Amino acid sequence: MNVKERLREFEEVCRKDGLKITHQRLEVFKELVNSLDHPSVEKLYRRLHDKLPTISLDTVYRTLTTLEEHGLISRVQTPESQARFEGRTDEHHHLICKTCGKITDFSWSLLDTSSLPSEVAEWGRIDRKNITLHGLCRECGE
Amino acid sequence: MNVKERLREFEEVCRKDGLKITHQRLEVFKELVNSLDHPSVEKLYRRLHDKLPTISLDTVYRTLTTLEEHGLISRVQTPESQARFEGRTDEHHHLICKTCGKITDFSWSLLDTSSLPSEVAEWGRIDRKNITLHGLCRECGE
DNA sequence: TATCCAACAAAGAACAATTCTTATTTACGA
DNA sequence: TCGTAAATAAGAATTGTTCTTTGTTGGATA
Repeated sequence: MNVKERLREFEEVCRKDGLKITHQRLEVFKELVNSLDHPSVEKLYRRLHDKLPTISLDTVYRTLTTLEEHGLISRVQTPESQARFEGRTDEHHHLICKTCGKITDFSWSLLDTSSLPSEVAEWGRIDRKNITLHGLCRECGE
Repeated sequence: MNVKERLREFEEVCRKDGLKITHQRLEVFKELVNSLDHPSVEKLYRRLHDKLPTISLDTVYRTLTTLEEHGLISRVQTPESQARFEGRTDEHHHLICKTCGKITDFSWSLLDTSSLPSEVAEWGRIDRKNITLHGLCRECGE
């Protein structure tokens, strides 16, 4: 899905779920969709300052939470204390470098297509099947 | 590995890494190894109070961090703001219920044994291959 | 078993990330 | 265009965690 399609999706979800399409919401969404580095809230806030000098950090937090709740963006699980987000919502996985902290997307079709262990099926219903692998990236050595 | 073996491992690592085997350290380790519910620091602190009425919360935090750094315990990745720990360090995965927050261990041999996508091999070296699946457990309803 | 130093308790301050409060503004359906 | 509920900005408050300091304890080594 390209950016234009994502924006149409954004408007559609907002209309359907009764969310007002405010300037701030739209810009936060666009900025995140165009960010490929899984930014933290603080980082996104700094980037947005150019276009929206009066936007508050709280609004960025609130907006990201709202967009996540409505399935328009995703929260990435990291060992850091800061939350990190991404514009993608399709099935994919993450590599996190323990040294530089950089997050890289990857696909693993074998995993996406194979069924979960019966143990899991008995446990309940799974919503998300995101995998995070931790290690050391090439740039950070060995 | 049973509890007795874990205690031997604890002593060995402490000796090797120059960590003193203090009463507090030993009790924190034992309490966590015997806890199967991936407790938070606060929860572990409360449990330890019975045996060690004077232990401080700060010591529990410090000790858990130390034990994790030396590979004796693990930190569990959750969407909550509180850190949660577990005594196990062998390869296994987690199910987290979005309603009750309960964390359940599970195994997935397919994942443990199948080789990673080439994309990942090019990225760098993988240390941990832990999966966290989010969903709704049976007790919390359909 | 004497000695030394890492580890500890206590109590508070500091800290970082996030959320709440309040007053004001804005989107959007009537 | 108007009224209203939703969303916002600004800053205060909260939460979880770490740090600082001071005085104490108790493991480990010799």
